[in-house]
Order: sequence, then structure tokens, then C-alpha cells
Amino acid sequence: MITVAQVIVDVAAYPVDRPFDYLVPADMTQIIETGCRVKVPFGPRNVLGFVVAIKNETDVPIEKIKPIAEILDIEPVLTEEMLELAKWLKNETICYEIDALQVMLPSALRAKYEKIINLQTDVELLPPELREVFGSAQHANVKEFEKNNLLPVLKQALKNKQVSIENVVKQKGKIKEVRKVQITEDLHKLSEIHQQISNRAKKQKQLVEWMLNHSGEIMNPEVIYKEANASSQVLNAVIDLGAAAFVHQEVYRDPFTKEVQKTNFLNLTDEQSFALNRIMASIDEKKPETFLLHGVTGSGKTEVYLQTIAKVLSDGKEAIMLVPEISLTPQMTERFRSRFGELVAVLHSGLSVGEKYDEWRKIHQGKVKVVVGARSAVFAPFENVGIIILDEEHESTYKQEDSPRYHARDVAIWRGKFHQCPVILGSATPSLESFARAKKNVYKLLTLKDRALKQALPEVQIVDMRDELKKGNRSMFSKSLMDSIQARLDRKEQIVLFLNRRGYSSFVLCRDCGTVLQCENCDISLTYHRKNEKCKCHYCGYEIHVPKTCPQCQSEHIRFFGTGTQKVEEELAKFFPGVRVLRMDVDTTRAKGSHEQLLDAFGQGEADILLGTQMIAKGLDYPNITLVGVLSADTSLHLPDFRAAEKTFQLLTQVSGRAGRHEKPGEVVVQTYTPEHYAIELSEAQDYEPFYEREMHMRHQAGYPPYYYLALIQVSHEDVLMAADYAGKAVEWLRSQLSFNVSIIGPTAAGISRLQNRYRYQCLIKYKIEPDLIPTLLQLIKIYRSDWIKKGINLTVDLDPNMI
DNA sequence: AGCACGCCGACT
DNA sequence: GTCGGCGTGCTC
Repeated sequence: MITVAQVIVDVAAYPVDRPFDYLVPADMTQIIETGCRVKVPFGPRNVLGFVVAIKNETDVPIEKIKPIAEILDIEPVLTEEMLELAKWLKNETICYEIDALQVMLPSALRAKYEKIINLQTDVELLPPELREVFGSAQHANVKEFEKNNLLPVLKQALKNKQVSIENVVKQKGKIKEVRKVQITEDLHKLSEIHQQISNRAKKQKQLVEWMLNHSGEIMNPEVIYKEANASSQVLNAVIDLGAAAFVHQEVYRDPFTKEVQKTNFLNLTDEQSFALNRIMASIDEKKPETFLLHGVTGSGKTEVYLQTIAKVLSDGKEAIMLVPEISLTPQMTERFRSRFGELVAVLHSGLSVGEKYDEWRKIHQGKVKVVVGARSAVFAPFENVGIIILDEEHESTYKQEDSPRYHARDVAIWRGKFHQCPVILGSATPSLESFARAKKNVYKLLTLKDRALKQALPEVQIVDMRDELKKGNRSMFSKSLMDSIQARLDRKEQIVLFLNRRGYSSFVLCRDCGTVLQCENCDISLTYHRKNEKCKCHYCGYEIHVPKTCPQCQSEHIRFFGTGTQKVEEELAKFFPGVRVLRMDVDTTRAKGSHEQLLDAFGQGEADILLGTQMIAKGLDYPNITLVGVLSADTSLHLPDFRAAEKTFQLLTQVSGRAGRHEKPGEVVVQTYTPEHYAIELSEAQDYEPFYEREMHMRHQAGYPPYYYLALIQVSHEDVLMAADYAGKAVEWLRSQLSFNVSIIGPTAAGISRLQNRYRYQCLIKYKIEPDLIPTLLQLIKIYRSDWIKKGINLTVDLDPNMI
């Protein structure tokens, strides 16, 4: 009987996006399992692949089938659940199956491909320049030859069969090991050795005596040096005698920077208890329900999560806790670690590849029961999930922007169904989609109307900046914000100032002709970096030195407009001499752990004002914050995005929620040029539902989600006309295929019409029910890949896009 | 995607 | 005559 493995190979291309059959050699049949990574020959090279099925027959003619070269995992890295989930993702988001599989694993488990040149003859026979690269070795990396421009010479040698080329598949991640000493368990042996040692070797004798009391233990050599008062020479000598041995032990890199105190349950309010009981009932009944936990800021959603997780753990199951971007809220991770201690793994983008791999292995090996992490943590390899929680479920970072374009919420709900467990979506400002579903009872709505400590929501004051201008106040601070700041400074209370970043990014402008420095490859202005006096494009990496004169008119009146936060900091220093300001933006938080340090410093009262962008809107919870100022509420309002109003309302509500969370009452000052806009007007009362009703009405009128579904098609090409032409072709074709219920908008130029020297056009499809949509889109992709791709066109499809 | 194979132009 | 350009087609 033959054994055949079906393998998805690590090649992201449509013609190979299907399983390939490989023969399992006899010696591997016992080891191979579905979900293992394997190395397989594919065409003329070796690639990594995932075993998705094992069977005993094949349709592939015997002369075509090749054997698996190597099995890379003794234990499968993917469960059956994950293999199934990958197939679902492939259909749901139109991506390659290999991309869906890879996204579930830490990047350390991805393959690294290297080309090695092997020497086939005596080195002496090679041209001298090649000889140099080899040195005394028998092989060298092709990159070495590339570096020295030796590829032509190398090619010649290859032809003469003096060298051969080998493709090797390497694993990126390394398991970190430490060298430890294991003292033999055999007491008899130890005493024998003890007798053998001559009386002159006092130190050795002493050490073996000490070891008699520690037999079988594995310890750090340093500990032995210290406790047994021995040196490394002595230890080595004793090891040579066989009293102990060096062993290598797998260790986890520790990404946690500080110790935390253990905490216990907090008392729950009636609302919290009700929500918790409702969720616990669902867990007990193994119902895969989705809850929308709608709680005002400070209502204690996190405590509900914590107690739900405690319940799940006591049932012997595991919990997945998702947060928008974990490095942004160290306070949040600390709450979980202080409650569940060593049972928590943390996964977020701030970790190194190795650290992520270690956290992943803790989950995979069952060493932890709770994972707290950003989007991709929804794929945590638990096998008995009891709850999945998405905090701040409205956040757009839950949607991945590149392939596979999945939404963590959808994956969570899928896994909830698989594990027969509930999913909790939590937010003070739910996405309209989720709230609409809750109203239709698709999700179960749980509401926390009051703050946990019964504090009032902060007073919100909206200031019309046009009036300030009329009064002759041209600064960034209104009179009333200035007064409020002064009052807090006098009372030694703390202030958070929030700057809506967009529209304030630092650019370089000529004051004579108005030219703004633009990227050469993209249709976007360059961002100024003070540190090295350079201008950078944040999309393609293009950078130049700040020019002395304007490239357009040669004027010398060229100056940068500092990042918004820098400018505000300067003004604050001017108006409030001696004020201590902590600035939090991309510049000050780039270094690892700096985010945490800044927040800690603020929490310790080392500054009066915390000034920052988006990143301070969430999770910040300090008792002494009594004033929140929003410097310009409308910058996010005028973005060409149908969610602009929703985003603005969410932002204002979130930021306002930072104030007065403890005993002292909070106040919020919102500065705006458009106070009459409903997103701003309604944020004054911080009441979600009126906003929801209003925004739903707008969406209905304009034909946007949640009333309609969206799909975004993007077409790009180096040449404008080509891009526009083929975008038009795509639209034309879609119109001919889809029903009249579908509206197709476009093609129009994309928001950033040129990116990395490619012109981009897009078209938006709005639909309610269109069963043929995905098959039609797949057909469009077929046309694209069979013909358009050769002409340099690039086409992508995003179902349920975030931004348009 | 990569890589080999194959068929045409400009060079030692 | 050969080197190398990139069109075409395949990968168990």
C-alpha cells in the first residue's frame, strides 16, 4: 500500500493554489501527520509545504509523483481546525491557501530560501576571484558572489561543471537554548566518584559532597559556582568524572519587562453581574452565541472579560482576548498578567520574531491558557477554546489590509462555532454593523449604562474655533481650554491633550510658491523627520535631505511645519512657562518599551500634560486626569471615507472617556470648526444611540454598510492610461455579469492615486444579496491572471474594505 | 512565483 | 558562429 500526502506548497500563485500529491517514503509513514510542514521538490527546486491530507491512492501517474524530501515537524504545527479555517479564509477573502496557512503561524516558522554554491572540483582550478570567495570552504552562499559582481564568472564555472547550485530551505526561527548542568541521580555513583577523587583535590571533593544533596537537579552553572563555592574549572573536572553533565534546555525569551502584583476579583455592579451571568450560561450550554457588550467608557468591561476568562479556565478551557494593538495598552496586559500570572501569553507587533515564536510555542505546547494579543492572535493554536473576546470591536485594525484580508471578528465567530463557545464583542462605541446586528438579535446585546464606580461621565464642552478667530485668538488653544488647563495646573491635576493627527503631519512647504515637497514615486507629500533633517515617504521609503531652496521657484523661504505635537509642545511652553509636557507620538515611542515608560512616568505624576495622537485615545486610566482637550476634532471628519463621521464620534467618545474615571470629576473641551456636525454635536452627550440612529439614516441614504455590503476592486499599472483603461474594462465586465441590484461605482482614481510609481484606479461594488458575486469576482481574477497580468496590470479584490 | 526551455538579434 | 534577450509553459 502506498501513502500519499497532499501538500499546499509555499508558492503564492494562482496556477499552483491547490494541493499537490507527494509520495511518503516508507520511513516517514509513521511520523507524518496532517498539519506538518514538509520540504518537497517542486519543479526544479525545493520548497516548504503544508500537509493538508494523507491518503492511500492518487490520480497522479506514478512517473510524475515525487517523494517528500523531509518532514520539518515531529508535532504538527496546524490542527485540523486550522486547515479547515484556511479553506474558509481562502473562499471568504479570495486569497491563496498558502497565505491563509502562513498567517496563522509565527513568521519564525516560515521558510527562508537560500542558494548555496557547492564546489565540484579542486579550488585551484577556479578563476582566482571565485577562489577567494570560497576560501577554504567547500560551499558558499550565492549572495557572496552577487555582492562582488561575480555572477557572470560564476555562471561560466557552473557551465564547466566546476560548481553546482543547491536550493536549500531553512527555517527562520531558532529555539533559544541555555546550557545547564544536570547532577546525576545515581547517589551510589556520586559517592564512588567522591572516593576516587584524591585528597589533594579539595575543591572537587567539596563540590561532589554538595552534589550529593542535589542529585538529579538541573541548574544554572552560575548557581553552582555560587552555592557550592566552586569555580568553572572545578565544575568541569567533576563533570569529566561523570558526576554531572551539561544539558541544553529550551527556554522562552521573556518579553515582559516588569513584575506585576497579583490581583483579585473586583466587585461587580448589577449590570456587570447580569452580563457575566448571561455569558456564563452560554458557556455552560456550549452555545456559540455572539454577544455585543456595549458599555460606556469606564463601565468595567475589562472586569467582565477577566471574570469570564476565570470561568473558562476553571472549566479547563482556554481563552483568547483580542485588543486593537497591544503595545498601545501596557496597562491592559498588566491587568491580565496580574490576574492569571504565568498562564498568559502575549502576542503583538512590538515583539521580536523570536519572542513571538516563543509566545506561540507556549500556546502550542499548552503551557498557557490565555492569550492576549492583537489581530493575528485570533489564530492562537488552542484546541479547546472556551471564549473569544474582541475588545474595542469597532477598531479598524481588526481588519488586515493585505492578503489574506480577513477581519478578526469574522474569524473569531467562525472559531466560536467550531469550538461551540461564545464570542464577546466589546465597545463603548460599537461599529454600526455590529450594533445593527445586535438590534436584529443576531448578536445578543448586553449593556452597561453606568460607570463601574458610579462616577458621572465627564462634562463635555464644545468650543467653536471660528468664534475664537473672530475674537482675534489665532493660537491653537481657545480661551476656555486655556482657562481649564490653568485651573488643573493650579490644582496639580493632570491633563491629556489630544491632537487628531491627520492633516497635521509634518510637511515641508515653500512660503513663496506654496509648493509642498512630494514623493517621486507616490502621489503624497513627504514627511519631515527632524532627527536626521530628512524628508521621507511613509509609503515607499523614498527619502531626501531637506533642500535649502524650493525646487520649484528657488526661493529660500522653504520651511517645515513641525509635527503637530511638536508645535503644540512649543506653544504650551510659551503660554504656561515651566509646564511639564510629555509628548507621545511616533517620534518619541519608536524605541522598544518607550511607550510603557512614558505612560508610567505620566502615571507617577512626572508631567502635568500628556500630549499625543491616536495612540493615547485608548486604555489610559489614571485617577489624576481631570481634563481632556481635543485640539481639533474635525480633521478626521473630512476624510473621503464613508466611516469618517463614525470614526470621529468614536474617537471623541474614547478620548473623553479618559477623564474623571476615579474620584475626581472629569471635564472635556472639544475644539472644532464645525460644531454643527452631528458627529461632534452628539459626542457632547456621549450617548451612542442617537448617533447610531442618525448615522444609520445617512448610511441608508447613501447605500453603505450595514445596509449594503461592499467590495473594492483596485487596478494598478505603471502607466496611467493602462491603469485607467483596465479598471474600465473590469467595471464593464462586472456590469455585464452582475444583476441590476448591484451598483458599481467607478472607476475612479484611488485616494492616493500613485503609489510606488504605480497609478491606481478602483471601483466599488455595493450589493445586498448577490450569490453570484464571489464566483463572478473569481472569474474576473481568472481573466486578469490569464491575460492582464502579462501587461503589468495588478488587480486586487477586498471584500468588506475598511477605507475607500 | 521561479525556473527551464526555446527561439531570434548583436557581438567576442 | 555564440551570448543573452525575455515570451511561454509547467510545477505532484
